[in-house]
Amino acid sequence: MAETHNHNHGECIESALATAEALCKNQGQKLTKVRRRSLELIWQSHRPLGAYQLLAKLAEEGFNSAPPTVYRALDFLLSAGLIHKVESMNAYLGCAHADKAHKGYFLICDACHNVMELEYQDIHTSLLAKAKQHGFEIRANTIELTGLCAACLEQENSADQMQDKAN
Amino acid sequence: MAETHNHNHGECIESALATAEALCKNQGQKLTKVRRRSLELIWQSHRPLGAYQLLAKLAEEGFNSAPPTVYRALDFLLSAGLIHKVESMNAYLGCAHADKAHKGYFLICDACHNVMELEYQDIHTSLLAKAKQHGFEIRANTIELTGLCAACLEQENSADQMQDKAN
DNA sequence: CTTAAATTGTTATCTTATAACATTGCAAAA
DNA sequence: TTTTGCAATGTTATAAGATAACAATTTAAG
Repeated sequence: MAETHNHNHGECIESALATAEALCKNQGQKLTKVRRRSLELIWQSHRPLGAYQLLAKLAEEGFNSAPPTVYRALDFLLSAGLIHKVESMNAYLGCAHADKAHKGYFLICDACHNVMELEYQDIHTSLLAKAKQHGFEIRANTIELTGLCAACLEQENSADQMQDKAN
Repeated sequence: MAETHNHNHGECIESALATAEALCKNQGQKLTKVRRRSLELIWQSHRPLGAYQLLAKLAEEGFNSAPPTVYRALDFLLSAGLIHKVESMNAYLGCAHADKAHKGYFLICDACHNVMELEYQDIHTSLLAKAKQHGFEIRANTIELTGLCAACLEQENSADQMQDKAN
């Protein structure tokens, strides 16, 4: 699973946490235990994690397990830009570019539910321009594209071939 | 409110309903009372309407008022392409181009909560291409841009001027 | 008319999220 | 060092969004 992304996931989590520490320190924000552990757990899942899934994991570890605990942590991480919310899934995902300003979008696989975050500065620019034509000033965005990732497409194709042979 | 959109809203609802009738007839789908009335109520609000807001309105009119009623109507209207779901608001909006195939995106005003649906075939094409570079095949999309609409921007600016004078 | 399928009714429950207020911890001013 | 104030957390309750499962009814086709 982790290797779907062609990287060492352990390193990726470590670096995300290091970035988070640095970022918070810089801004005088406190990355408390729950917040830090929440971020880590979200990264460990490496696919969007629901608030209540996260809550369950925290509870296992002896953290307080009432909803506000997790939503506060999520709110903090969201506003610090350390995670994103995937609106179409009501789930939360570690942000891969928390350190630099970025405009991103998500490719969400319907089959394996993995999510890829891509940058899209050029597309953002066109969207801004289009919006401006209508007098609209964009301040935030949600771009979520669903479909099939490379791995799942391949599986589907080979499944189709099996099907063809059977007929 | 309705006039924000620079059109006669009564006409706009009528034409949406006429389109819906025609579309359903064409496809052998039944636009039953609840479905028709739901569509009409969604259009009348002219901004995204939550499922339970819709349910309340239906209940007032003597329709059955259990959640499945409204979610069934919404499911029908969604799959017929007569409405869209705005994921970032958990709310539903009449589709202005139900008759033709289209890829659209939403401009959502943070202040007045009005939503504009725009077309974006060219942007969709770039997104498809970008996704393909990663072996990803897009099948559906959610593009929701939030910010301030022309009217609310103007208000904000005049408010700022008031502020400046006060200082 | 009858029957099969689609639609609606009904009850219960699940998931996601927030309100409101009490308590604790921690860091800066006195 | 104490105090004081604010940020963070604890706690209880509930709001808001959505679906499961099964029963009853309507509708259109045979």
